[in-house]
Amino acid sequence: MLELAIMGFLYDAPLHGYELRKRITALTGHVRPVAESTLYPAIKRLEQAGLLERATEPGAVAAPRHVLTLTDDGRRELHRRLAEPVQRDITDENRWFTVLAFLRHLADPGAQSAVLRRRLAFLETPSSFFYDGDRPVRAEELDDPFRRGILTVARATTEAELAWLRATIDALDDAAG
Amino acid sequence: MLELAIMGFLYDAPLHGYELRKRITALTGHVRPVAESTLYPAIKRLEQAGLLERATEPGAVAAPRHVLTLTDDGRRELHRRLAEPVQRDITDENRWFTVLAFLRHLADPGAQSAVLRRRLAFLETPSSFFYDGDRPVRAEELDDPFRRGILTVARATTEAELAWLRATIDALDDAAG
DNA sequence: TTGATATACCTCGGAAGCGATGTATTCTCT
DNA sequence: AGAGAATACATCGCTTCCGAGGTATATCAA
Repeated sequence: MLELAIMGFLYDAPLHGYELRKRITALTGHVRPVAESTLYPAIKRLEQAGLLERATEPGAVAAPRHVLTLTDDGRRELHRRLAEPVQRDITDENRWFTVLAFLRHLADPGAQSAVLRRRLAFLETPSSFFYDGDRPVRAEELDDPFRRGILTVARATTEAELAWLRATIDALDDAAG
Repeated sequence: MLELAIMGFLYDAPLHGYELRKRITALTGHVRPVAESTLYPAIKRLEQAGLLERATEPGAVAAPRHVLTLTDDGRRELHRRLAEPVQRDITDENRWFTVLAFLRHLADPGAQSAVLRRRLAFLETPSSFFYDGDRPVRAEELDDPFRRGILTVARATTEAELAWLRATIDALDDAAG
């Protein structure tokens, strides 16, 4: 997920690590903060995999910067991860939001629509958080106010996302012809 | 998060690992599946920390079961983690839902209300996913339909949760007197 | 009788993440 | 002149998690 965000930001323009961190913090930091000790090893991993290159520049304000540029392999890898996300990127909201944040880099509306359809299929599959045996329990049946809250919030999220997904898939499919 | 779920389920009744896995899968499995190779080491960690005990029983159907029971220390630890969650348990929706799923074990309405207030404070803090410099960007301003989706869904979730939180906090504070 | 399925548990290697800590430089305020 | 904050990068040890694979028993259908 972090690697996806790094590649997604670098796709637009080369950045140095510190700036990258600020962008990632703005994107997901309030929900899931990114530690420097997570970011720098991730950059190193991507560099060793040949997905990005670093060039040292004198620091504009302080210490020297390592400006990171996505390689052609890196661009291909980003496209691959956006076009064929692993299932966890589809089901886990944090990961899914990261995919969405960069899905525009997948220029083809048909490919974008296909990714949204996977999320749609996941949300349309009946599922619950709580079961009485095999039977899913509805919010109204629960005595526990906290578990009721989980179901209430999840339902509101799902409904809003389904509406958005259906409208956006339609628009993309119109654009794809 | 996983440890919290294990302790939360065992708080009600002793269970063996396989049954525990089914319950955790029902709770969060569709969003974030739990691998056996994650569950069993977690059980071992909790056992070594003295938070649960295991007793071997002949298997009802197949291989022998290890029935897990929460110790007094385990009950205290669960209370501690529910009453004073780390900040990530408050901000990360997956973790927060796990806290909510077992918050009823914290018998005191005042303590429950205090935890909900922390989530309320987090949701009331203005934050966005996208910024133009320091200024948060609203959904309507975005050309990117995918980023617009993120903001649309996040807003619906936040509004539903705020309404539920305020109503539930009021009810708890009435109960606490 | 053979194979599939469900039950039930476990280990290993590696990936990924985090808190704590360290090292420099430059700018700004007092 | 000195302190503090911001910039900029990095390592270390630890925990958590996952995929792949392994072991064994019981049930049931072909």
